[in-house]
Amino acid sequence: MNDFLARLNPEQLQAVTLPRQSALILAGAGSGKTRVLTTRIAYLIQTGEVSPAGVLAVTFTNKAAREMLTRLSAMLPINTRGMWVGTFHGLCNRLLRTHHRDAGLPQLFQILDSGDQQSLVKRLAKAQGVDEEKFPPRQLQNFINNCKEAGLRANAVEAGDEFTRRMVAFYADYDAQCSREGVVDFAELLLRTFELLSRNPDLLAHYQQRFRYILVDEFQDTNKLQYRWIKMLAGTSGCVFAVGDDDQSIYRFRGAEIGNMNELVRDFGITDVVKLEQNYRSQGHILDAANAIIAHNKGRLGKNLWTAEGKGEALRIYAAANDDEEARFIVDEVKALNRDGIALSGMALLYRSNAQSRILEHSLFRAGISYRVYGGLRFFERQEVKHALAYLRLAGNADDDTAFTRVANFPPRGIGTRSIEQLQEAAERGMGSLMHVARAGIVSGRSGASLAAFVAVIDGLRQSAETLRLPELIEEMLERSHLKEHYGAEKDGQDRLENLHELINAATLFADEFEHGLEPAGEAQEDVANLGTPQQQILAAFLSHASLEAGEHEAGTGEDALQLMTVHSAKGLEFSAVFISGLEEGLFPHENSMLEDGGIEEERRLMYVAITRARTRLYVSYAGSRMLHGQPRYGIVSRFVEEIPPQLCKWIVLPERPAPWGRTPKWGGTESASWSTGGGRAPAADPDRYRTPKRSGFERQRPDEQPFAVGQNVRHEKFGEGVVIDFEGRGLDARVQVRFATQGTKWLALQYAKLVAG
DNA sequence: TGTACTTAAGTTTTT
DNA sequence: CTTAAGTACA
Repeated sequence: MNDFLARLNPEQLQAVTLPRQSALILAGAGSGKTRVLTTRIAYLIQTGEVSPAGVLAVTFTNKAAREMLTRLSAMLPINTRGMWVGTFHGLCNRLLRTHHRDAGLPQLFQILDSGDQQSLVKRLAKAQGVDEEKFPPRQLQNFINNCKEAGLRANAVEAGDEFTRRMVAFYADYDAQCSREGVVDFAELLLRTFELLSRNPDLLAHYQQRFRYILVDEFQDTNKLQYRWIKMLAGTSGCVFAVGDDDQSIYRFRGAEIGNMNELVRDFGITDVVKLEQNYRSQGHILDAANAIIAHNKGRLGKNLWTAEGKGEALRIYAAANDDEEARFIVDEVKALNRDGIALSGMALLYRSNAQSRILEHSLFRAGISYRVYGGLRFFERQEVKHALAYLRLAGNADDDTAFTRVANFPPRGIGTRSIEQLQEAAERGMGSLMHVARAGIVSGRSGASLAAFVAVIDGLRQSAETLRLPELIEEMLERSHLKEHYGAEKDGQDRLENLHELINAATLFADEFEHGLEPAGEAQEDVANLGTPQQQILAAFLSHASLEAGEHEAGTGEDALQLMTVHSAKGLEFSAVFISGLEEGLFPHENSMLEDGGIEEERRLMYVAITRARTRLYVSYAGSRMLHGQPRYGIVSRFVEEIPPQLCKWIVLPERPAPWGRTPKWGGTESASWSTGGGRAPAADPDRYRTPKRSGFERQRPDEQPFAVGQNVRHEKFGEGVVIDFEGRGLDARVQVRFATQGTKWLALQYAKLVAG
């Protein structure tokens, strides 16, 4: 029977077959974490220890949840649809839909994504006359989310100073506004569920009895609230099986607490932690590099990956003169690897921040290499799609002010800022929604008529929403709202129209699956079973789907394409060849992380994650200068490159190219070329092209290395010709003093001033 | 009121 | 370099 146990190694087997007790599995990268998790569930079900309905499995991403379900149905002849396997947010949504009354939410409450949340914060801040200089919306948003993720309502936050007090007051107003509108943000889904269960002992007892086994994926990424949530559901009799890797904790910025691992061990009396250290993914040199780098972190739970496979190839390190060179190098190498038989889809190009993808994309596009960017603008986040969704949201819940302000005057229909302001003032006085006061007809004249027309459109849609099938409802909405007409007339509106058609397609698919009870929509069926008409149910489910899963399943997966993504979104994936680009101080590790304590360690874990994505080939590159916001920035090699033991690496040396500022760079090209980019050879297959130069050639940039020397003639866009007479600082802080012919003497920050050698 | 233009500003990672 | 916000004008 248990043939799926046969393939496990001793540690994996131990974890899977643990007796009924809470456990922490410390699973290194590539050690078969998902396999252990799913096999554990299959094992428990097959041995009759628990029924499928008694399992609660939580992940962080929709992809991980889907993966788990797929593997489970391959292992067991059961219908996985009724199982509670999903993301924290998805499962909370499910609970809140089922118990919306107890949770104090309207039937068709809607979910704000972070964009929606930010516009609500902005709108509210403006209405209250909050000083945007002192309280940037972004900061207010973060404050609110941080509080919620710590499980704190506004009345529970300790405000020591006036500044915090103001933020807390805003937090309270924000929450009040959300409940008036009947919307919840991401963090609210969790907090609200937590409160729902802690306030209803009967309900809690019901779920505690139901979920005999709780399994948590990526446990190191749980925040305080999620941990309390797990602990509460487990109760005194529950059994938690947590799988995680402290070395891969990279989400502290959104509240993840590595400390939860120790908490778990303490709270649940876990005596021994099972460690999975055998790696089935990467070859030896790659693993050695990962181990060496992560060893610089302190306070680790301790783990060393090993592989039964050979050492494999050395890491390739490339020091480019600038970002263009770096991109060109990657393009050449990708081509060569592809000629050698590695599929493009088996290669990944990783970067620290999304901004870096543009130049890489540019080079790839020019070279005719097909590529796919993950995590860019997702389908449901495109503006035309958001506009369309806003109409649908209003059709489901007219009190959704965020949706109202988004489309009241889009397409333009003569409702100006003044009218909206009037509505907002009235809404604030009467504590009603914008739609509510709009109906009252307080705006007079031409604008009033426009507003009435808008209200009529929404009312019409609301009626249609009761009976029409989702795709037809969207068709009608596109007509009545004039969105179709508007984008049809816009000069580059064709793409947008196509996306709107795509939305109809998505809706058709979703509605079909929902009606036939198929995955993934079928899973949501239970969530909304006690609401409104069948068509309203589908609408609500579709809108949740759009917020919670903003288009992960994007098309194009069938095509063979190079995979571009941030290191964060690469977590959990693996590739034959991996390129990690932009290994410069300030970029990776990111400068913002250097201020926070523990920031560098988190960046190092990020690097660890990046390295362990690779199976056989790993490239690490950095650039001496990089265009950022249209200005060159001069970088020095990342400490992480220097933490890789030199014997694991080969440095790639390319011919010299002229530097953009007209002087010989100290970057790359200090030795003669061992190959030429123009050469017709397949470089990746040619061992001669790699040299291992003396380390000294790649030391960090020295403080006296400035792009401009004293005495040099320069030109500034506004100030004209001048001569450099002094400089101070380096890197991002570098400033030069320039005496201009006509404008006197000025200090200029190199980071900002457009200074050209002249 | 809406549009077309200018200017300023900002840029980590995401369910 | 892109995007957002602000201003002038029709």
